[in-house]
Amino acid sequence: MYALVDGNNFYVSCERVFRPSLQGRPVIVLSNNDGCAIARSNEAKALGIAMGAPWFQIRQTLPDAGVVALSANFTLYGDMSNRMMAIAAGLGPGQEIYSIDESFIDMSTMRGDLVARSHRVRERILQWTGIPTGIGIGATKTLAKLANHVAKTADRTPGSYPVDLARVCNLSALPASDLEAVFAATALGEVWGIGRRIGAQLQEAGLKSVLDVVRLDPAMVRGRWSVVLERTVRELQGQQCVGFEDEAPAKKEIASTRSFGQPVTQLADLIEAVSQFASRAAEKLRRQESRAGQVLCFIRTSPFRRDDKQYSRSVTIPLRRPTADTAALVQAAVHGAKAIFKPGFNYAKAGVMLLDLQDASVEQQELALDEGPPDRSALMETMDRLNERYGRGSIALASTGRSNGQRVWTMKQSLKTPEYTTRWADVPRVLA
DNA sequence: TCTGGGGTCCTAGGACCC
DNA sequence: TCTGGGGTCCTAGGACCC
Repeated sequence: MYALVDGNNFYVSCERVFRPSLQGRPVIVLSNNDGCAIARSNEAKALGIAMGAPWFQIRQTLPDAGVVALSANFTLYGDMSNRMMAIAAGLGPGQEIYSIDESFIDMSTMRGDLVARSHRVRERILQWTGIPTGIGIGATKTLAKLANHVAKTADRTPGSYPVDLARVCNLSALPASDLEAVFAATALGEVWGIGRRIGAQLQEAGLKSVLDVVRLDPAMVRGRWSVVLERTVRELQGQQCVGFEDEAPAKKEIASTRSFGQPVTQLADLIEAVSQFASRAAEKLRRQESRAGQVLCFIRTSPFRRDDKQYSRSVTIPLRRPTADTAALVQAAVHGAKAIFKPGFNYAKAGVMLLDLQDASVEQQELALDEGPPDRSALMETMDRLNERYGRGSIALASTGRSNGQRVWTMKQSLKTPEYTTRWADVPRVLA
């Protein structure tokens, strides 16, 4: 038995905690570069603003709707997430943090009224953080996800589901006939694991609701579609196929990529950006105590600028030895950027990915035929500590270009709110 | 006329998630 | 003018082995 605790319109809810005047208004949070909508309040959804809709188009089509757009403030969301997760953990003995606003709680050993307990935890999250949540309970993670969808939809849209399923919904407590009614009232695209492509294929085969999917024969699904979809069907039927992970497993690849605030044409600027991305990725790499065996660097133009000549290339650089040294990783990434750069293009995006990750505690011994690389692990640790203490970027490699004046490649964030909970200068003041 | 059987590893691409 | 970032898993096909 699992519960899924999920923040409603999470980024928007975080912003509303500190700006109550945004309650009841259509609010959206924009991706980096203020590009497209990545979170929408219920009011914004009601206006028909789609997930991923470009902000400049929303502005054109809805000039008078009073839509409030905000630049993404991930520092704030991350901090609010930590607070929410800490309280949600009180719901049961095990917690798997699945994303910034979702965690699964293992309730398999719990007795008593799970719904009443969930309502209490939900109220506590709301009171202590200001974030409204929905809680779904089911026999498998896929069913808990579905229950969560029911809980949120019933809360937001009266008449969509029975009112007593709003906010907290336990599917495994429903009589069979009620469960079938819920399945029949839910579009199959709402199921965790059924995306656009597979959803369209299922509809083409004549299926419409979750109930149609639940009734499929898993063996047939495996033959006609895939083992992945088979697992989803089995999970919907109550058979656990997706494991519960208390502890987050180490990442197998780590990326840092960005779109630029304006087109970049010069190699020198690209080198700055790639140095910055490699440095950031290296920080993440050291935090999980891994080393990278390969570095991938890519650059590309914007496919949306139809009139521009297009170019997109990546290169993977194998490293002589796996490393977590920022200088070595930046060097490899810059080497790659130089190799694939071609003049005469408007570059819109670049990125660095660290691949072939391995645990730092495991080291392949070799014959000492050369001196080996200098050990700068103490320097890296000091760098990380300084940046943690005094803020990201306090100390950095010179090739990231900070002393060089203007970075032309940095992103646009013209609508950003303060870091209310993580910067002393930004802490809100309460006037008596 | 007629060309085996069984296996591993790697990569690219597709699909999904938030 | 203006379109995000960061992941995972699975499969097919090629290269290679004996």
